[in-house]
Amino acid sequence: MFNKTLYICNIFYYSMISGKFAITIHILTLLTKYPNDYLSSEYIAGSINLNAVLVRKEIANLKAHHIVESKEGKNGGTKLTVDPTNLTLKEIFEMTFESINLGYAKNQPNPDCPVGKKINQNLTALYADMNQKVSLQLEGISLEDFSNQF
Amino acid sequence: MFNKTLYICNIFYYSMISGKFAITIHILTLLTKYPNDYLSSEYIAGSINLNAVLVRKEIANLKAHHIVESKEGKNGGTKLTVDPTNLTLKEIFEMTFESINLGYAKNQPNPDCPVGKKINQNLTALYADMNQKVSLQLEGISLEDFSNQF
DNA sequence: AAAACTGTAACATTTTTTATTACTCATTAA
DNA sequence: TTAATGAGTAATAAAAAATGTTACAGTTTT
Repeated sequence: MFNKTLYICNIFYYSMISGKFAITIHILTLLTKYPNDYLSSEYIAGSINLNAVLVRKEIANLKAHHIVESKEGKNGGTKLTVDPTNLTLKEIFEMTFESINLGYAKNQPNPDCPVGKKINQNLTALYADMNQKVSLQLEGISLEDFSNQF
Repeated sequence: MFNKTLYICNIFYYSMISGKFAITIHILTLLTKYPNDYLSSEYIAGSINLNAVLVRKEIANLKAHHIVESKEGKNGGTKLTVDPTNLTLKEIFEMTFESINLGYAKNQPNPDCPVGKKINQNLTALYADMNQKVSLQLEGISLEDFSNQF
């Protein structure tokens, strides 16, 4: 079904986080600022003002993409495994967002109507162009660039 | 509060529609295809496969922007008041979407953290650039262009 | 006057997102 | 060698957002 989000990228069984990109970039900015420390999910959560479990969930996603590593146990936490100069916002976008779009109507449109039959296909094409434009922009900004603004 | 949606554009008191853009463009495409008829909300709803009340709600928004007019009573309905050659997707986007963005974390971030203090400001700047790119794209497509794809 | 519309309020339901609690296992340091 | 701290994740609860339904007053046409 065209409008059903599947949450394929998630390690856990339950839902995605809608502020995923914002949260992830917040985490990564903190890790970039303190490259020599393992930051705990509790500490990170305190900066975002978010439940630590949700932070760990986003970190799990970053780990799956080999962007960070974690150390369990006392004094454990998470740190970057990549050079923030080489990681672009486009890659972060792709790890946290299916695609930019302006939405679809919830229900399957009427296939017997010439407009209903093709509306989603035409919207998808439009949104694909949008993604290309946005990707080009995000490709030009590294995590380092973003972090330097703070 | 930075993350509270206010629904300022809405005529009705209650919530916005998330598929607003898709629904609105569907409505407008139908009206463009049948420029001489007053289409009823029930008919339009049948193509979108959506409740007619929600269609009327989006039509109310279009009326507020003087894009369509409605006729009450028997054989009533809605038709375009503008030339679809002169209406761009950018204008439709602006009538139905606050802005393109990749989201914000739900809660106010920690103002005592250098990252928390500035994260939303920096995200907002990033998203503003995204909007500019997307607007440029949408500005180049008229409702007529879009409708001709069907 | 009946039928077919719009307009909108009130409320219900469903879906999505976020938060909480709880527990296992790993690691460190006293 | 144990207490403290932290990751990992399941299960569930709560909150928020989006969509759907019903109802009814008012309008216009036939």
